[in-house]
Amino acid sequence: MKQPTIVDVAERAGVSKSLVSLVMRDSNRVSQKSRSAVLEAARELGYRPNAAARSLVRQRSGVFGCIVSDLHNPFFADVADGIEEASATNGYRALLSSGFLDAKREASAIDTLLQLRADGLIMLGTMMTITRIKESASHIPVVVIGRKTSARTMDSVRNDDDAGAQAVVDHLFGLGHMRIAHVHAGSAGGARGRRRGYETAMERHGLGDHIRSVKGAFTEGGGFAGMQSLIDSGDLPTAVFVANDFAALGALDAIDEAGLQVPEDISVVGYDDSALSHIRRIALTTVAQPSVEMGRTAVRLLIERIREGRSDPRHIVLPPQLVVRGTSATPRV
Amino acid sequence: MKQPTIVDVAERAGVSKSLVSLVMRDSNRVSQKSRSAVLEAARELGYRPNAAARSLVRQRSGVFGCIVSDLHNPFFADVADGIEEASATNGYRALLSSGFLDAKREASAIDTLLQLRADGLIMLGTMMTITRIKESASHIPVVVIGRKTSARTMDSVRNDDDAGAQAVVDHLFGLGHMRIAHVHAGSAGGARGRRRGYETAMERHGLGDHIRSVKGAFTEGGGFAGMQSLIDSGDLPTAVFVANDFAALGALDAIDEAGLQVPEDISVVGYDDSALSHIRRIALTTVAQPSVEMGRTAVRLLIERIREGRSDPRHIVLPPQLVVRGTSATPRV
DNA sequence: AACACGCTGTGGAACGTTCCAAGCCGTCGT
DNA sequence: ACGACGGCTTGGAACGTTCCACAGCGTGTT
Repeated sequence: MKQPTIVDVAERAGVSKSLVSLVMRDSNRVSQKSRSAVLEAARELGYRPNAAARSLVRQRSGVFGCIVSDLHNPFFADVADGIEEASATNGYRALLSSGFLDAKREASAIDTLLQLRADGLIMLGTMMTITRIKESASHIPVVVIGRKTSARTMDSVRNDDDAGAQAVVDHLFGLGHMRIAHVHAGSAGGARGRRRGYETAMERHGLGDHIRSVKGAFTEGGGFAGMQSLIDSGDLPTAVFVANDFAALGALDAIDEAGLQVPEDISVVGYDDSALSHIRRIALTTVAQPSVEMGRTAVRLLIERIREGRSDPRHIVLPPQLVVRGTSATPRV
Repeated sequence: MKQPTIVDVAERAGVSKSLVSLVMRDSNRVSQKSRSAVLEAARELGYRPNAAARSLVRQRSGVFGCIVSDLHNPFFADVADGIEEASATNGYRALLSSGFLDAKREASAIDTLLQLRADGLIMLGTMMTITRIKESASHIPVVVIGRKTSARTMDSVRNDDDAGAQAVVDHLFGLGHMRIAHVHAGSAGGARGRRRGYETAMERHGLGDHIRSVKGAFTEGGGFAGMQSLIDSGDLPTAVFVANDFAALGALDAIDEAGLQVPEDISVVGYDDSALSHIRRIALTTVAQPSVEMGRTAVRLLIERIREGRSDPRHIVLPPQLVVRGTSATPRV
């Protein structure tokens, strides 16, 4: 029942362990005869190289670690697709670990992946501060997705949250809304930029007095609570820009529960253009981020550092795009 | 920039590497003085034990590998929560890898995790056959979640899909439906049981002639296509039982697109009671599986094999529960 | 005074790979 | 006939841990 080692294979094939190693790594300096003998023996024994031993001597593991701040958020699933795909085409393996929307648990996940000597780390929507990430992972390339930073030791990929949020406000203003509220997500990745964009655009349209941000989160529950507090205030805005799609769903729930109609009584806009927003029954107006592309880009940045030895930081900002669906409309007069 | 090793720490602290090792593993046979000296040195150097070296000598990695067949399916996210939580409380780390709903990619993910010498493997909703899984992973404990098996070398956790499906049909029959169709998911995990339960219950109610199963999948697209084919047939059933919630969303989309009303024109029932079904705008009637509990149970099964050396198989079947929401109602007369 | 014991600490052998320098053979050119 | 060379193959030294047997030393027991 014990896993066979390279020596077992060598003995069975009647060659040295070095030769087995060469065959396993597809070297071309091996005779056809030895090659097939080794492969045969390996197959019979069910041999599988031990990645621990290999990574110990090679000083690289061939693994990229990815910490996903919330597995339930479908937007992250899209980005993860891009990450796994790009990793595979470059000969790497992506392993995911959930951060459970908690800075402590994220830190512990980083620790695990660092102990495993992952060759690179991707933080997908983190709750940790940039400083703490930098401290934790000073020895390997790190890419942060979805959080603004100008750190010199890390790279980042994000969309222009500020611009996206402004596009949302412009859209709502264009429909005739003035009392536009915002359910923000505190200091989670991207939340600040969206909030700033919201405020900037409100000012720009002369709606500075109507700026109204309430606390939410990047979760269904967060959106629900945020919307709830707007409803409870007795002073309902005519439109709400919610931190992301996932939270917007929660907001829709709160609105439905209060017996209000969307978009008749209130317009709702999310962020991410995740699979959720496509669903016709939801048809959420939102802002699209190039999710899969962001994942692929993150991997590319890691590879540049590893293979080409790049050491100057790259901070990539991709353009967002407003997607108008059914939850936004002209306000009732 | 190179990672410090245990020897670097030992030198800096003026002790032997063995002692550092003891401190890092929280041994109590170390004097207070040495302990703090070592911790201090480790902190200064940013030392982090090398998991590869450790797992090489300990012959165990402390890692559970989990292959998630589809990261986009929110049901799996719930189960994964249970897995990660239970792993952590038992001193293990769970690492996830996506299977991309593809048997080949699942096999390659298994390979990676096996090379990493994961101490246990959890297949979360697999596309591979049980036989192939058994072949691939004969050396370590494996738990399959959501697929029926009586394999003697593996454990499994699932809900009683047959019973769940029967409960759905009973519910619809009770509302007065007779022409109940089923959008199935082929041979994916759990799909067969649901189909069988559907057929059994139909027969039981004397509706054998109305049995009608169309091909779908455990995805939004699969549900959409399946529903589409029912609509295109021109012979619309009064109710549809869709393979899972995710696919049911797709079915709802197809129905909306055809300009039909749910539940007035057609009732729709899903399976999983995932977060999606809760959303008030969807309010999907569905069958709840104890998702988080299933994840925890899978970990428990692994631990039993590892720690207690259990070798007889356990196949755990948990009871499903019908959850009636808004997408099912009395058929129009 | 001799000895046993408990508490700390140590050196060296594993663990399963990869990598490197070197070795073995047969062939080819001179 | 001899050296050089090229194609294949090999043994041994890493890699960074853990584990084991053992050593030093102070204290308490006989």
